[in-house]
Amino acid sequence: MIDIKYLRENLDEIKANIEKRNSSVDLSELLDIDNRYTVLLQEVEALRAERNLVAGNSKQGKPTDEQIEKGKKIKDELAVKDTELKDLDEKRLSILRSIPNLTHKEVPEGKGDEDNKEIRKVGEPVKIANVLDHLELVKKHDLVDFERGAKVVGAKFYYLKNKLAILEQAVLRYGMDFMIKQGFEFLVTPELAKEEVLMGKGFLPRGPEKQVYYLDGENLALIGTSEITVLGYHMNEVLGAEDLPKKYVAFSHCFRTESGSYGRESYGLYRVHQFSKVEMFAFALPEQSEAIHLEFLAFEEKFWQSLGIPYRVVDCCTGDLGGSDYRRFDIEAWMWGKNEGKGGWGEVTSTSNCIDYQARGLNIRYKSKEGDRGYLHTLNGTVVATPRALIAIMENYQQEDGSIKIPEVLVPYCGFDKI
RNA sequence: GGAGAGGUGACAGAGUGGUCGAAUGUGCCGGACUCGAAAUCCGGUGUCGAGUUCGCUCGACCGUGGGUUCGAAUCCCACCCUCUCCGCCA
Repeated sequence: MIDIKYLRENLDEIKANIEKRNSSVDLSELLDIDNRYTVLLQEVEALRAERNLVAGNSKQGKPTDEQIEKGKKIKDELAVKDTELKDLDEKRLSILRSIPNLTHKEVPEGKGDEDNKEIRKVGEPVKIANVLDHLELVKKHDLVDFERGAKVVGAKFYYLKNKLAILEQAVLRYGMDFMIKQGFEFLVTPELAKEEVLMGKGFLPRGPEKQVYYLDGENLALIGTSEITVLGYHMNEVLGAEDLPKKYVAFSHCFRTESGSYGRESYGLYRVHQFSKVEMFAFALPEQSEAIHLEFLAFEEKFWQSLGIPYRVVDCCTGDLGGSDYRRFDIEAWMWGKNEGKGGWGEVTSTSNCIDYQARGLNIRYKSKEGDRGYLHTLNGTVVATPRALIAIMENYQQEDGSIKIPEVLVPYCGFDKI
């Protein structure tokens, strides 16, 4: 969440930013509540001071009847105001949480993903005769069972089978090794998290567009990304500035309800309820975050280049940024199945700098030996997520004879070189 | 899942209703001593919030949330977590 003090002092900027970000938050209501909160807080604190004074006087011995009477009166008054104060605080926080992060000055303005700015293209799609999309390929080689996925769980669940299941493990493991070599600390995280941690990430709580699966009767949800559990790893902690940045690579399965998505965009394995992901994450000092964000993008590009998949990098526009993003770059891989088989770009990674937005929500701070302190910056980035990576591999590596070549770097991990 | 013990500052560890934000020790920071270091001695050392004449003042925090009381680290209730034993188990 954003800093309420900053909001008070930069109202016009925040207002303009909310608009740019395709969001709508009633700031006048927030300011009204905030004012009332501040006034009430001072009243409550004054009452408490009085109460403490009265009680303190009694320490000399038995309190007089007069003191007890006065104390009782204060207690009653305090009870009413305390409740009101708590109520105002909750309202104020819930509005505050719905305000999107500040926006990096270079982020292109736009309404949706069609306005994202292409930064560069790398690699050339190889065109072959009779190109198949991934759904045709998996059918041909018996690599995915959607029907039984639906029977056992529901629509958009699936079983990976045979060599594709092995390829999945291979590309995930390759991704982990790739980042471990860069010195990232490797975490396999829990796949459930408490609601407070989810909210800190910027997920709206149980709103109308529920993005996560909640567990019945528990204050827990399945994670939509390991970003949540890695972020939560250091919640309510103060990290030494000399230990920063801390860089993690995490593996987890991810679960998303994907309510509201349909049609061609969710075709086949492209948008599913459960997937696997290798994710980078960094906790950094404010002055480090921008460079690390570019470094994350560079790692992602290096990884996808090593797989030999054509891609483009886009700078996400204001309207397409998530609530906690300050700036985001996506890598979109070439996929022949897009655009009715004519081919197109499909998002395979995403890296965001969230500056202090998430850290403030989850109370993650830094402290230096010199006495500097503050909320630290958080960054995340996908290394590889399956099955989307599998779509990109299958569709780009299919051969004239209908077989699928395995990218060279993955052959040692697979133990075979074609499907 | 059952039985028991326990959760206090960076750490260890006192504190069972009233000058307790919390003794003491360790650590850490500064100073003295020393050629330098160790040892010793002296002083300092939590976080967040509100106000401020920027000296401070006030409020909150002893696992979390409620309750009792004029007053709670201390009493009561619920929950969470840790440890020991038993059961179950990949």
